[in-house]
Amino acid sequence: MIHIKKEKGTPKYKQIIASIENAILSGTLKKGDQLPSLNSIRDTNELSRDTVLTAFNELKSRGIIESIVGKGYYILSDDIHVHLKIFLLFDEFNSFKEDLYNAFIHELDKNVRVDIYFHHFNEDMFSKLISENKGSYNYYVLMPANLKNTHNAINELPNDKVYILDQTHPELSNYSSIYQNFEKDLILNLTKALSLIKKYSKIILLFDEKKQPEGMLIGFHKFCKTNKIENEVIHSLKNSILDKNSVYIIPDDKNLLRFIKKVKEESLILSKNVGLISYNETLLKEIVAGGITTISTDFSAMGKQLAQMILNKKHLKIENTHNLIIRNSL
Amino acid sequence: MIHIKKEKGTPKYKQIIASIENAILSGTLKKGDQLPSLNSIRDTNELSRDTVLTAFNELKSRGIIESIVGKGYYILSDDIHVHLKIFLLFDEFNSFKEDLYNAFIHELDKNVRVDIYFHHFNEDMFSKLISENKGSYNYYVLMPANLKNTHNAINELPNDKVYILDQTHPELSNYSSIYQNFEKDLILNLTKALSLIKKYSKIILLFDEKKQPEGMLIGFHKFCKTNKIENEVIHSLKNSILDKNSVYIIPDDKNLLRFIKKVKEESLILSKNVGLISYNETLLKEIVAGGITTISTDFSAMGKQLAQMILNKKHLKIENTHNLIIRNSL
DNA sequence: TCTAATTTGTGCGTATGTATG
DNA sequence: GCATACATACGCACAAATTAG
Repeated sequence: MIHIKKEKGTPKYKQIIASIENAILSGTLKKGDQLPSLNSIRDTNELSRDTVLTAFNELKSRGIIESIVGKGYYILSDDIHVHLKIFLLFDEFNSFKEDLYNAFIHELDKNVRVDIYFHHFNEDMFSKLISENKGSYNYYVLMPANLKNTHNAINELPNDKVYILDQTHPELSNYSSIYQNFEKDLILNLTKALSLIKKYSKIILLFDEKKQPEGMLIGFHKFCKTNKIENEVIHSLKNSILDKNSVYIIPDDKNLLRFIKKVKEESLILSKNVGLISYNETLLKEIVAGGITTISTDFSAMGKQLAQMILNKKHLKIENTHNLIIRNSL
Repeated sequence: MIHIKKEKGTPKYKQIIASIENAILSGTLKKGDQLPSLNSIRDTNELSRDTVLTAFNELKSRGIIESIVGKGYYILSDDIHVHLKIFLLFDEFNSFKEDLYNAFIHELDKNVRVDIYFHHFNEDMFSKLISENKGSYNYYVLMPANLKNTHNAINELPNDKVYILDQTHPELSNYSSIYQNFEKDLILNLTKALSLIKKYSKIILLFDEKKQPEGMLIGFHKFCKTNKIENEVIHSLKNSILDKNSVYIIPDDKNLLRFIKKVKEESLILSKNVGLISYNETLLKEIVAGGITTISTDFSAMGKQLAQMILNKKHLKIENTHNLIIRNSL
C-alpha cells in the first residue's frame, strides 16, 4: 500500500502521507480501517520508525487518522480536503478558454490548485511538459488539439488520472474525455441550417490546418457532397474580394472581423448577398452586425462536467455537442 | 563527475554548470538522480561551498534541478536548453490577457519558459504562489491588481527579478513596472471627449470595486468635479432601466452586452438618448452596435515592452498610456 | 522522546579582478 | 590615475528540514 521511492526528491514522510491519501481517495482504505503498525511499515519499506511517525502525526493533526495507545492507527475521516492539484495543458491562450477555465474552477473546491500550461501546438513542448510534471499532480487534463504523436507522452501517466479535453484521437480512446465531435456536429448543424444555406450558391470554409481540427474539414466535405453544394476551402481572406451569393464558415475571430469589414467595404448585405456562420460563441456575437449565426459548443458545460467527473472519480467519454444559434447573418 | 580546471578563464561556477549539463547530455545523470551534496563537491574539488551554491541556484532557476532541505539536490529535467524561466502571475483568466501574453511570448526567445498562475483576487493565494515558487524562476512578473497586502509576499523575492504589471501601488514603487495610470488617463481621455460628453446631462460609472482599479473611481470623481458634471456610480445594471440623456462608462464586457440589449429593449438610440464608453479594446468592439467608443491601453505593447525589459535587463517604470477611440456610441 | 548527523538556506564579511566613466 | 560598480570567489555561523538510532 505504501510505496517509497528512495531516490526520489520528495521527502519520505511526505511520500507516506501521499500513499495513504491516495489509498483513501481510491477506496482501498475506508473509514474505521486499521493502518499497518509503525514497525511493520518500517520493516517492509526500510524506513526509520520516526519517519513513519512524523507522517502519521501530520495525518493525525489533520484529523484524518486517530491513534489508540496499545492498539494502532485508524482512519477517522475519508473526507480529505487534500489540496488536490490538477495539471491543465491547453494548446494556446485564447478567449474561448475563458469560459471553460472559469466554469471548471468554479465547480471545484477551494482547496484545489489548478496550474495551466500551454503547448502552443508544439509536440516537443507537449511531451516535455508532461514528463517534467509527471508525478507532481493528482490529475492531468490534456488538450492535445490536432497534435499527432501525443500518445507516447500521455502513456507515461497513470491511465485513471488522465482526462482528454476538446479534441481526441483514435489512439487516445482508452482515456476519459470530454470532446467535441467536429465532423458529426458540423454536418448536423449545417443540415439544420440547410434551407438557409440553400439561399446561396456556394459554401466556403476558411480553414487553417494548424489551428482547426481535421474533423471540421472532413465534415464540411461530407456535408457538401451529400447535399451537392458547390464548395471551396480557403486559407486566408487577405487580398481577396468576397464571393457574392456565398455563405462563409469562419472558425476564427480575427478573420471574422476582417470578413465583416469587407462586407461593409464591398457594400454587401449579410443574409442577402453573402452569408456567415461563425464558430464558437462569444459575448458580443449576439449583437455584432445584427447578430452572427454561430455553431458552438458550450464551454461552460464542458468545464463544469470535467470538474464533476474528476470530483466524483467517474471515467466517461462525453461528447460535448454543438449547438446552432441562428441569427441574422445567415 | 565534476571537473574544474583551475587555470582556465571561465568562472568556476560556470564550469560546474557545464559539468552537470554534460553529465545530463551523456546520460550519466538522469531525471530523479541525486546530485552530490554541496559539501562533498566542495571537498573533492577544493572549492568554496558558496561557489557550488551559486552554480546550483542557477540550475534551479532554470528548472533543471530541484533542492530539498535536509535531503539534497535532484535532477528535475533533462532539457538543458531552457535558459530562462519566467513566473507570470495574473489575477484572472480573461480575454484581455490574450494579447498581452501572446505579445510577451512572441518577443521572447524559444528557450524561455513562461509558466502562468492565477491568484483570483485572493491575497492568500497570491502569497502562497509566490512563496511556493520562490527560487525556481529567473524572473517574476506579478499582477497584484487591486490586492492590498502584496508587499510582504513580493518582498521575499530578489528586488531586481521582479516586474509589476498592469496595476501598481505606492508601496511597490521600488520595483520595475509597466502599469496603467487609471486615474490620470481616465481624466485625460474623458477630457478629450468632453465636447461629446457634454451632449448628455449626466455621466454614470459602472464600478465593481473587486475587479476594477481604485484609480478609475478617483479619476472619475475628479473629472466630474472639475467639469461640474452631474454624476453617479452604480454597481450593477440588473433590475434597472437606463437613464436617458446619460453617458455610461462600462469597464466590463458582460455589462456591456447587458447595456446594449437594454438600449434596444428600451428603444433608445446610442449617441442620441444615451452614450457609451467602454473599457479595453477587443476585436469586435470596432463593429458592435455601429462601433463602440473605448478607452484602452495597448496590451500588445505592454507584453512586448515587458519582454524587452527582461531580455535587456533594464529596470524601468513605464506608464502604458490609454488611448481613446471615438466611435459612434458617443 | 531525545540526540545526533547530514544537508540545504541565508546572512554577513572579505577579497580580487574587470569593466566603466 | 581614480572612483565606482559588478561579478566572482571564499569563509564562517546559524537556522531549518530530514532521517536515523
